[in-house]
Amino acid sequence: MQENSPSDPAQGSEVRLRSLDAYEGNLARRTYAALREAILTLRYKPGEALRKQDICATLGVSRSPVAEAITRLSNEGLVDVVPQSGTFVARFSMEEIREGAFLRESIELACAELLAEIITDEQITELRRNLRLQKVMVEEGDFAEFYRLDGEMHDLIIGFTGFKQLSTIAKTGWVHVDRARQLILPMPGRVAETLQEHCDLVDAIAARDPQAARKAMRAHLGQLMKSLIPLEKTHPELFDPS
Amino acid sequence: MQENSPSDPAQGSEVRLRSLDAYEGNLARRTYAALREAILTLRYKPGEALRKQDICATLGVSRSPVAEAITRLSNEGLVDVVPQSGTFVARFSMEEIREGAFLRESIELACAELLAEIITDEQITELRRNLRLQKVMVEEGDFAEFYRLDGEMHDLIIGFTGFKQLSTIAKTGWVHVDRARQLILPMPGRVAETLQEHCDLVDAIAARDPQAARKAMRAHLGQLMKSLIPLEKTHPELFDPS
DNA sequence: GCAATCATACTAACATGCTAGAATTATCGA
DNA sequence: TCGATAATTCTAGCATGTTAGTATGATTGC
Repeated sequence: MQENSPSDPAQGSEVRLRSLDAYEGNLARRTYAALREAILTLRYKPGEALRKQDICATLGVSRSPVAEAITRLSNEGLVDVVPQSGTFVARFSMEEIREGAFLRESIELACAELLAEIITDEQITELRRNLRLQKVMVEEGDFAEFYRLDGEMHDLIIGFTGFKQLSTIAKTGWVHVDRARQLILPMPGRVAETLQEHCDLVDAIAARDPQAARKAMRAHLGQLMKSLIPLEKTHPELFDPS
Repeated sequence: MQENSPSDPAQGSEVRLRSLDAYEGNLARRTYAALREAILTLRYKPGEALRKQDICATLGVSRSPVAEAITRLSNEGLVDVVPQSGTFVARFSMEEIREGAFLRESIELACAELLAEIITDEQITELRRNLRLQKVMVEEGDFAEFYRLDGEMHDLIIGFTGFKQLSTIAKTGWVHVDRARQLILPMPGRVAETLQEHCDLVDAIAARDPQAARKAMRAHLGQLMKSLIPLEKTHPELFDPS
């Protein structure tokens, strides 16, 4: 398995982890962030072994922060730690993806419902501003920025409730969905549909109609889940044997 | 602040942490469990400093597992770590309690709604069995066991959806509520009401009526939240200055 | 007596040494 | 040639040394 030249044995891992300066916090937190990003963007493949030594060398830190980072990733279910053996990037599990989607749906349904009752005009303006930007990105074909705005909109909706930790928890439950979403190629038609769903959702919230907001949010998240189901057949090697 | 006799300086902490044999997993995980239990049961008071050395000595482990445990507690928001200074048991925050309650309500509403559609007869039987035991405990005045059964019932409801991690996440969000609940003295009248709410909830699920299940769950959790609000005034010293 | 400064005693964070156990490879026996 | 066994080389987990920064208490100057 000697894939790299002897003079540059770490070549494979160097390109996968961003420098720690890109993140903030103590070393352990930054290491965690760097590893998490690499796993979520599939630069580390599901099932792959995580070599601590390489990570230490690449990031230029000792084993302590790396160990702590891996413990946190393990708690999130992004890596599987086998005692006295090794650490592996978790494979996809449709069960976990469904579960993450259910959690996120639970939270966002509740938020949308609540928000339809308490949202301020300024907050509606901010949502509509985000929507206009989304529209521009769809027209320009900038899918990456569209997805960023997509995430931002969901964050706004959760954040407008006034709860500060909720977004973090929602994201934690969402990690498996986020990772799986990397496998879906952005299809222009689907993106336009997604934009329409976002518009419907914001309209329902702006109309201060809790039930309509719930319905729109459920429809929106349901569509995403629908697009994830086929992955288990198209990429079986990335999934848990189940 | 020399509260203990010089010959037994660790007396105060020894009684607060259970032996690690009571838990399972590696040392770090067991240390985490022991500390978490002590904090949730208020054996460690909000605002109190957590002395790693004492913990190490009491549990008979080195600083590594203790440090990892504290990191996890910090992620949950049960302790506040001040870099290069100290670690303190987090004070209560009504904001966090509200947030935890909202999260739990979001999840359990969704579970109750889903369960009303997919629950099996065997699962209904198990819920009713739990209810009968609750009734006995109310009659016998065994409040501790009643609360245990209460928690078990909520776990059952979440678990019956088939999602395996959801209960853990719900509990994590619930920690602040759980800790605050320790301050509420069990009032016979309130316990009977709680039991009735549980009955209504199970009835609605057994009747396979999603909307009624949602309503019953919301009413139940709303009652608990109502009983927590006054704590900020009755125990101001345990709360965040806000 | 009181405020400002300095020394001391803490802490978290990080680096690194060590050990037991698992997996893999190499060696040996038939 | 093939299977079993032994040695090597991995790993996670734990213990501990080190460092930089904070808080506290003593000391000094006024």
